[in-house]
Amino acid sequence: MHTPLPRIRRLTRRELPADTAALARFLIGATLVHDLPDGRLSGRIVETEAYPPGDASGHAFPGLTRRNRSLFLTRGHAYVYLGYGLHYLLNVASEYNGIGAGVLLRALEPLEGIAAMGQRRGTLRLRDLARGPGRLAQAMGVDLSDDGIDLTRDRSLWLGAPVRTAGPIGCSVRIGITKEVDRPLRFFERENPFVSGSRHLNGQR
DNA sequence: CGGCTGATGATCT
DNA sequence: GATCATCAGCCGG
Repeated sequence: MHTPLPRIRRLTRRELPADTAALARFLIGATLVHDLPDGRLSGRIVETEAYPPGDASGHAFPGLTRRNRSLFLTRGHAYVYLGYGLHYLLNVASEYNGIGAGVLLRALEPLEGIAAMGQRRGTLRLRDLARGPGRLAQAMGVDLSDDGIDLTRDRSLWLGAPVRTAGPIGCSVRIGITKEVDRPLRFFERENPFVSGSRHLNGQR
């Protein structure tokens, strides 16, 4: 019923910048794919946040625990946790094995499986499918069972190369944190309607 | 549009 | 027992 997208090329680990902020910026425009028995869900990554090593707002800051262990894996692994008892949040671990850091995926522009995403989200509004990290995980069918998987190797949930070149990339402070609140570590595709956050934040370069 | 608030559970101290 | 990298719904301007 729709024109299929060109085959999406998988990203390899060596393509992923090790540096957390560089990875967050690199992932803008890349694709997140979830291949499920019922079909494919995919979207363009349009908003990310970096939580670099030693950042007091990062989940790895207190040191290695059972919950945050995936953040200490090498770059390209998934760190999924339950926030506020209600929403799953998906991160891509960054840096090297043993270093706790990652990139939070905050919003997607839906590409494939839009009807299925709508069912998972319980809404028909395209713009509300994956705008915000909790919505993103719900739309993409990501939950705790995906914690720790290798997004450069997994058959089901993986990262793909961009299907379309990203437009100008903006940068702002991060959303929803109470420590290190002034660091400009949030990245987004400017003027993309699927980006979350206030108009004020999204006007930043 | 901006601001507030309750819901809800895994994890850690 | 406290703490959340959130969301939806509701309110007022």
